[in-house]
This record gives sequence, C-alpha cells and structure tokens, in this order.
Amino acid sequence: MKILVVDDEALLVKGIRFNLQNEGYKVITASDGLEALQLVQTQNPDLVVLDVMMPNMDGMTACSKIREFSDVPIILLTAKTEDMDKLMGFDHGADDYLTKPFNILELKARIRALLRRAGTAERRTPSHHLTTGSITLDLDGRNAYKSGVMVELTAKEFDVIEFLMRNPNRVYSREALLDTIWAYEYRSDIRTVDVHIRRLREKLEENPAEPKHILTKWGVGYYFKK
Amino acid sequence: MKILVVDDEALLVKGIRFNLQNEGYKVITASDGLEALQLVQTQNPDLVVLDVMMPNMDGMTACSKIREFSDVPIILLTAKTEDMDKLMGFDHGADDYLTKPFNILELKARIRALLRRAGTAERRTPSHHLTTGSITLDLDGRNAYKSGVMVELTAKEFDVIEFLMRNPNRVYSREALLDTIWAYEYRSDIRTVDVHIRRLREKLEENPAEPKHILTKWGVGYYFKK
DNA sequence: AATATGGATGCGCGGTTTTTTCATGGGAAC
DNA sequence: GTTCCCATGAAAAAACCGCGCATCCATATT
Repeated sequence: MKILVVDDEALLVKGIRFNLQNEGYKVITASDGLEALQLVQTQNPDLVVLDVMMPNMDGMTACSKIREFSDVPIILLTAKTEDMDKLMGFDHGADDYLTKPFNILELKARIRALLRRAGTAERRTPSHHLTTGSITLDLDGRNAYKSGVMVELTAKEFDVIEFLMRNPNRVYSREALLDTIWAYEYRSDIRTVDVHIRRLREKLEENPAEPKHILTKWGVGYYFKK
Repeated sequence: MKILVVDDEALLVKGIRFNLQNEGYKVITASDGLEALQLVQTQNPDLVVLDVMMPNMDGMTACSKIREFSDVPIILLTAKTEDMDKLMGFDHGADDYLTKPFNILELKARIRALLRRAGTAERRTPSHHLTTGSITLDLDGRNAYKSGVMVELTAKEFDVIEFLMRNPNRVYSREALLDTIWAYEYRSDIRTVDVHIRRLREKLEENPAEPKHILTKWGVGYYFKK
C-alpha cells in the first residue's frame, strides 16, 4: 500500500513518514499542491494525506483537481477548527478530515479505515479513465490530463489519442489511422494525420520536440508507447 | 451538524458561535438575509438561526424564500414580544421562535429538539433537490432555482437539465440526448437540442453568453460541468 | 367552434473553431 | 552525399454552433 503525504512542513512530513513506514506502508511525499497533483498522476498512490495550507496550490484546490481524474481516498489536514467549518461546507471530494495538531494514532486509524472501505465498498460513479505515465484520458468528458492539469482536446484529437492509447506499443500507418478513425468520411490527405499528431504532442508531451509517448516509427507510422 | 447563524449584531453572533461550537456543532454565520439565502444554498446547513430585524433582507422574507427550495429547520429570533405575535400570525415556514434577550440554554435546547425531529422526519420524506453551484433543481416541483431565485422551466427544459445534472462532466451528443430524453417520441430535428440548451442557459446561467455549467463540447455535444 | 397563448420545433445566416491542405526546411536512413 | 520522410508554420477550407425568426402544435379561454 502506497501513501502520498503532502505538507510544506518538512518536520511533520518526516514524522508521518516514519510512523507510516513502521506500519508497513510505502510513503512518498510532496511539499505543495502542484507536486502532489503530478505524483498522484504518475505514482498512483492508494491514499493521499493532504495539508490545506500550502504554497503554490492549496490543499482544497489540489483535492478538487485530483478528483477530476482519480478516486483515490483523500484525507485533508487543517490547522484551525474554523477552517474546518469552511472545508466541510464545500464539496472538495475529500473522504476524511483531521485538525492539527492531531494524534498520530488517530491518523493511522483513519488511514486503516479508509483503505478498508476503499477495498470493499463499491466506488462512487465508476469513472472512465485511461492513464499512462503523466497522461490521463477522461473518456466521459472527452478531455485529457497532463500531470493532473486539464487539457482540452478537439473531437478528432481525442479520437486519435484514444485509439492509440487503447492499443499501445503498436505501430499504425497513416492509412490505417485514416481508415479506422476517419472511417467512412471523405478520405483526406495522408498528411492530415501528421498534423493531428503534432497537436497532440504540443498539448500532451512535456517536451513536444522529444516526445516520450506519442512516437514516430520512421517510414511506417505512429504509435503510443506505454 | 452544521448550523447557520444569521444576525447583524456581531457581538451576539460571536456569543452564539462560541456556545454552539462548545456543544460540538460546526457554525457558519451571515449578517443579512441575502447572505443567508446564498449560504443555505451553497453550504447546505442542518439548521438555521435567523434574526428578524436585519438590513438588506429581513428574517421573515429570508425565511419564506429559503422555504421555496429547502426544508432545513429554521428558528426565528425577534426583539420584542409584540413582534412575536405578528410573526406567529403569518406562516413564514419557520419551525420555532425565540424572543430576545433569550437564555442561551433555551436556544441550545430548541436546537437539539429541532435537529432530533428533523433527523427522524427527513428519513420519512426526503426532500428532492439537486444542487450544483448556484443552480438547484426542485425535482418535486419541476422548477429550478438560480441563486435562490425561482425560475420556471418547461417540461422538456426540465427533462434536459435534470438528465445533464444527474450525469455531470460527461459529454452527450445531440443524438444521445434525443434518444434518452425524447425517447420514443417522434424523432425531431437535431437542432432542437441546441434550442433547449439555449433556453436553459438564458434561464439558469449568470451570463448566458459565457456559460459556466451548461457547456458545449465542440464537435461532440453538450455537458453539465460541476 | 373560434381564438389566444405558450411551448416545441425547423431553418438559415454569420461568426467562430476545427480540420485539412500546402510549402519549406531539417533529419534519418543508407 | 543523396534521397526520402517527417516536423513545423501558415493559411485556406470545411464544419460547427449561437441566435433570431417563422412555424407547428396542444391546450386553455371565450
């Protein structure tokens, strides 16, 4: 079981890490919301402990954003009880809350409870997502997430990346892509595929010039590397 | 249990907050009727304590307006016993009344009683509402509320928005909407969907030209963003 | 029965966004 | 070094949506 702990107070994180590792959990850490978002995406933890007060992106916002693409159980930490009130009002999608300073035993108990619940209880509305590395497709909303940040895709762009991600590590010629994705539409120029690949790289790759997932097979076509 | 306390006398609010928090309740506050209306809408408290004399919108009016879209228990506070007589005459939908100055112990007792009663009553007749942001659907009355203000919807309009709000963040093509909402009726023109979406935006969005919830997914269809 | 009213539907124009096409330069393969 | 092949920028072409307005239809009113 892998737990992501997010807080900008290094000492507190160190303490939690020590305690949870003693309990047999794997622990990864982040010090702000943005980092947290990326780690949830790339490391796929089984549970997240998230502080509310943080630089870059606060815990509430991070929580909402994580919920856009993941159902991982989340525990929010807050410093004051008054903040807690505010927290409870809005639906950030957190599963549990804890006020600082807290008893480490209580945190451990709540983690156990949540993991048990997540393991048995049926998920809320089963969300339809497709994830590889830092790229996630939201099949319902027809959008993508790059390191947890939403990226809007056009209709054709989505069709192309969905097909490639559903059949990873497999090379498709431009003709094949036109046949499957453009199907019975007017048969367009073969270079059209290139342009869509370019747009996808611009939107989804960290460095579009050196793509890590949306790759070219020279003289053959394109493929999605998992 | 979350309680909304509404009064323009800051000192009194502070006192009530202190006492109720000691009792283990979460407390949120407002200083006039308008603010109260919004908080009931967005924060969904379990009980409301409402002063009658207030700027912007008095407690009686606020009470009536809250009743249009919520069954939350309400306790009205009034300064003079004479006003109380008047109050009792009209039906504002309040559940209990208290004359200032009151004993804090009495307020606490009445809150306990109301919450207990609501706890059992709610299980029998759950109120049917669907809320996101400033938009609320009244499933029984088949009307909508925009920031607490009632908006009349026609039959088809209600069908469309109800379906979209029950399945938020999910894109539906016009065909899919016609199939599910228009079901077995005569299959109308695909543009019909556009027109209903337009009407809904005019009625429910703050700025219909820049909708925040009822959104278009270019080349695909429409969706309700939560 | 005739008329009025309000909702649902159909159509087309104009502006916007997406998709496709095209030209050019730079890399990869041999 | 030569020959393909692909990436990139720009711009044309096509597709699509929003909106006003006309029409159809059902129900209520007189």
